[in-house]
Amino acid sequence: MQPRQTARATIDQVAARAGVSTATVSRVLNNSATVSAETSRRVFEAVSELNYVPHAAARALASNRTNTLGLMLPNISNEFFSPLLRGVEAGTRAAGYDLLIHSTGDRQSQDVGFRRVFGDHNTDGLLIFANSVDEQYLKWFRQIRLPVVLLLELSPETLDIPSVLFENKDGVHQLIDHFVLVHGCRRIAFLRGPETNQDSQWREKGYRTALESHGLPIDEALIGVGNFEENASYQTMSQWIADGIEIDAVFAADDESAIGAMRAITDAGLNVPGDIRVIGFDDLPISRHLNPPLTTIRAPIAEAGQTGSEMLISLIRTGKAETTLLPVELMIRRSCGCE
Amino acid sequence: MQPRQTARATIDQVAARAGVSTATVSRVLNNSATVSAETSRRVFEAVSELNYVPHAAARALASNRTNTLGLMLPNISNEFFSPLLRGVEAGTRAAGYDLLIHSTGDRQSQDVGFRRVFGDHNTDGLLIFANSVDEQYLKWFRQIRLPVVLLLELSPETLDIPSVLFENKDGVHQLIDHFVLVHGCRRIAFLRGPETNQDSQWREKGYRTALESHGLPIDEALIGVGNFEENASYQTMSQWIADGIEIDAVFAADDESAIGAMRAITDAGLNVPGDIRVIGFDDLPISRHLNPPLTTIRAPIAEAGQTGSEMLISLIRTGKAETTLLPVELMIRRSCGCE
DNA sequence: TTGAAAGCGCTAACAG
DNA sequence: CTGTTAGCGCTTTCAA
Repeated sequence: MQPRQTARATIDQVAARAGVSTATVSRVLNNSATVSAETSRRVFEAVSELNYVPHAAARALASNRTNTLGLMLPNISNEFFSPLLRGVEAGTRAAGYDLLIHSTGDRQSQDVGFRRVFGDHNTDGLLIFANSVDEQYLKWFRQIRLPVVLLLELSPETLDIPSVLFENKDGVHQLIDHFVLVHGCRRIAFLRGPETNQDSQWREKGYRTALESHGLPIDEALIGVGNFEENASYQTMSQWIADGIEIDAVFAADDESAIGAMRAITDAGLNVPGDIRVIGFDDLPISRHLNPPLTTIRAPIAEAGQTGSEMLISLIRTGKAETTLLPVELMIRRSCGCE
Repeated sequence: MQPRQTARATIDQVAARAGVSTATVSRVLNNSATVSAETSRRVFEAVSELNYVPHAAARALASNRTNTLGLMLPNISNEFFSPLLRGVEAGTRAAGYDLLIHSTGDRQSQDVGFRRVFGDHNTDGLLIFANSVDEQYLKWFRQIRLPVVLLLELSPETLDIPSVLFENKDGVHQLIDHFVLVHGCRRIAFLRGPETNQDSQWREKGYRTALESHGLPIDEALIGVGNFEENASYQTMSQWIADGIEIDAVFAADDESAIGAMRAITDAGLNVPGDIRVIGFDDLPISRHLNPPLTTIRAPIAEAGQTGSEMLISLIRTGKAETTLLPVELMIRRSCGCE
């Protein structure tokens, strides 16, 4: 594993060619102090002639700044991820930072190697997606004063880390209002997500308070496992139908479980939305192509990424950043009975 | 923009605590020379007590190795992207490298800042996705001896850069064979992709040679613009129908244009596959949810990412890597008339 | 098997 | 406005 040969110009060569000191070259390139126009011109000339590009590592070592943001994700697979990254990239690049990506896989595999990657070394700060990092690491990051912003996850109380969140509860209220006020539903079932998932928790709370606000009773028999999975919700929905439980509408905690529910209804020989209305949450790219197209809540994922990176940069630069709630949008399509 | 305080242990502190020299600590941590078991133990102890994590930039500066791979993408938005990144990440991490991501946006915006990001500084090598980098930069990378692997793009002849490609032509042959041999089609239309896109070019070549191999004539009236877009192909397909052109089946150069074609057929009051059969290419996540589910070719995207990163690492370590062709798989569903 | 010491290429005081 | 110089934290000869 021999080191690559470096056929590359250094700051000294640029300085020599321009007839100035390395400090001046540095000043010109970083715009960190006023330099005479003529000197500056000569430096740029030398830079371009030599094809000079500063060495990032040397810079980082000397300045204690990497100009790089880290993004930690639980696993890089779901459809959620592409828009998120687009947003993060946009915010990151607009501010002149680079982006280092690290997927943590399952939590079990977080080890020392994991620290190496992001431990205050390769990055000036970390953007951490929900469920990708254990609290113990968050504490460690705090200890070494590594700026951190949480994405779609609330901070552990004791740490008070700024985060970007969706207005889940508000979104659910919009959905339930729509079911109740527009379609006159009364028996609205809920397919909940994983118990540990915060989004799911908020959505369940929203479901309960929304029903209450309409004076509807909460029937625990109408709350079942969806687990953010097509299959799990298929099972639950099929069981409900088999049990002959009366249901006007189903609110699935995410679009994947909505898909499962729709499939179960159809497979049972019933019709969506004729017999049972269905709504989801997330607005996956697939959702508008379903049959019928799924009414759901669109969460501005790309925006979350961008806002998160902007917050992180602010945190790095000023030490301040405020937790942000992003509004969600009701996408009315046909699975709820509209149109 | 003041530098962060670093409440962090350095190699000197570890050395002091373990009662050895910094060189020895380095040797233990890098496993770069034999060290007595006892000494080694003491070093690890000190490392763990001090919570020591090596400083990546210092390491890079001293060793001229960053342990980081760069990935360049044209834009981070399509559905293609998530599995690709998953694969790249897997290959990268398995070898102990980090991953730096950079989307180049449209080619116009490639400038000096762009060089800064990847110019042989932050990364030991580059994985470059099709259409994200101009040839001039490829030349420059060659000049500074930065290892590069191309993803889904053939190298400019003069540079001879190793690349990962799909067996596009073979895939097309499978599709056309299926149309001709299984469904007895004779008038098969083709919706081509963007002219500059290499995948599209290969697919068109495949279309032509496949027809020929079955002794079918190539009717240029049956070749139209799909542009890898839903709308463009909708237009073309609608026009064909309006013109009363006789068509048994449509081969769309990608799934998006297949979607457009299916919509056009349906909107014209015709049936897929009853009146016109449709097949696509790519197997997007959406495709199996379409109505009817789309018969298409699945390209192993994640595998391409993983293979690419493995090749790049081999290139970095040994200086060698061979261009790889990845096989594709025919996904038979209902839009071709099967089942 | 270990230590001493010379850089890696750059930034940031400090001086002038 | 510009130059000198001392590191940043680590790896890697060279000696021992």
